[in-house]
Amino acid sequence: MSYNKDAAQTVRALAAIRDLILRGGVEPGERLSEPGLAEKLGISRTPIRAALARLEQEGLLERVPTGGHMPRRFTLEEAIDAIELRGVLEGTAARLAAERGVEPRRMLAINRVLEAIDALMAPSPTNSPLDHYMALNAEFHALLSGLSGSETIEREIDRITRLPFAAPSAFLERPGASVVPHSLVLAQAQHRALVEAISLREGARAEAVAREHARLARRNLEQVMEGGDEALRRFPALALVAG
Amino acid sequence: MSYNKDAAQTVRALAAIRDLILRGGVEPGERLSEPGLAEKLGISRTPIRAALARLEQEGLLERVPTGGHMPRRFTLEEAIDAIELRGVLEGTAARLAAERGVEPRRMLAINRVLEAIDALMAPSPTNSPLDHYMALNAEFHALLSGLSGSETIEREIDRITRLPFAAPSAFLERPGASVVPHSLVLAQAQHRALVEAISLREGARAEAVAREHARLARRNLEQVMEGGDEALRRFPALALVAG
DNA sequence: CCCAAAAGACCTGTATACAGATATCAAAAC
DNA sequence: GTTTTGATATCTGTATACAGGTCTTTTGGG
Repeated sequence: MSYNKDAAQTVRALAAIRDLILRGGVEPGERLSEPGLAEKLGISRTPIRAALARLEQEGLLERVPTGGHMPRRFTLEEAIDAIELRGVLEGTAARLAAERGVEPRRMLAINRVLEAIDALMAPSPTNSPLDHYMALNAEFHALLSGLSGSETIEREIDRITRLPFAAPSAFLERPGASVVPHSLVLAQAQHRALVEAISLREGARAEAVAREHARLARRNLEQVMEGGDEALRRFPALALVAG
Repeated sequence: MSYNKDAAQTVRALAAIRDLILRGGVEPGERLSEPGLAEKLGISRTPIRAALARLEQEGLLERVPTGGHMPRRFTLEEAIDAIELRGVLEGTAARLAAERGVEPRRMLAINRVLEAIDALMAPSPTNSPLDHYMALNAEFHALLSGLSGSETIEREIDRITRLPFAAPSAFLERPGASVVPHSLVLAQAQHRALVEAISLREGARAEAVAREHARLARRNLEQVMEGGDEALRRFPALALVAG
């Protein structure tokens, strides 16, 4: 296991430490000790170090002035800005897609996702479809970010989306029984408007709708922030946002 | 020299390798050998490796599938998208600044830069003020990115700006004699409009002007790309953009 | 003269050793 | 009881060793 094999140890360390941070396995402000992680994960310090450096670039860690890394704590304002930024970036992807045109294949793919979400939201006796919705929603946003054909844009969206509270499906309210929450209905309407605007080459509309769509996520965050400890239990990513 | 001292070796390696890439010291596509760099810089492989990983995150390097790193080559389209993205991000910073308001101290600082640029552009017998202009222009853009008060936005602008061809002062035409090029006059007018819009809390205008301002950089790039080898000599950063 | 195969040089990814600096804790001084 | 100080344990940043792939070149065969 050397030379490449996709740097197996580093990848493993990266995933493990990221999970540790997101699942609240470490207190923000507490320095992550490299030997400690190395022993806990059964990996040597070198890949651990590489993973820490990368997580710092991702924004999940920050350097301790005196050396080493610690989990980054976000203010509510920063979290909101990250969501706003996602809206701006997705809006840009949508606008460019409208202006430059989209390969039919991609439009087909994203339309299929829209259909699938519609199907999911039709009244049905099946049990909570939220997990499925979240997956489809994530796929919709992934496809959207690719519609512009610009890898640069796609990369930036991917970056900001990696902040857990800025992800498209971050704080979806769990629906009571089999009732579809209003916000999901609204979200899907925005999805459709977005795709329609791109099809019609209406760049400004596409951009505006994408931004407004991100406002849903912001409202969800603000609402969830009210929830105190119970919300924190349902959404561990909240631990990153200082209350 | 250990524990911290700002990771002296890593910082040194980072700067040295970045310079090597930007000054065209390495051919794109040619793999950078860690032992080679280590010997050339007199630094061990560990800090070299850290620097390479970071430059990969910055987008200046890409991984070779079989292992290692090589300088990334950008297409013209990617370069254009990066500039467009800078416009979008600066536009967002400007809009948020207008919407949320700006501390007077910051407005004062950016206004001082505007005055300095005006002074520079007044007819004068002194020799080429371009270097000075570039410094002031960079400062203007740095201050602008901070006006929103959002560190998240600021970070992203900083990131995209680190791509040499997307930087605000990337491809300014060298003025003949002491004649101020038209594009600089136009740019400064846009600077003023931008700051005025923010002062008047006109968010949409501020955003639009910032985007249009980035178009100047795009035009400069496209123009310079015509220039062939001679342009490549004047702007080494062009080597990163495939012709 | 060209091509294939094998050997050797070289490289990456990982583990570990080491030195200097920092954090911690206990004992002593006030 | 509080604060200072010293000793110890621990950590980070750096260098280096090592194992297993990869690239290059040379050699042998056609």
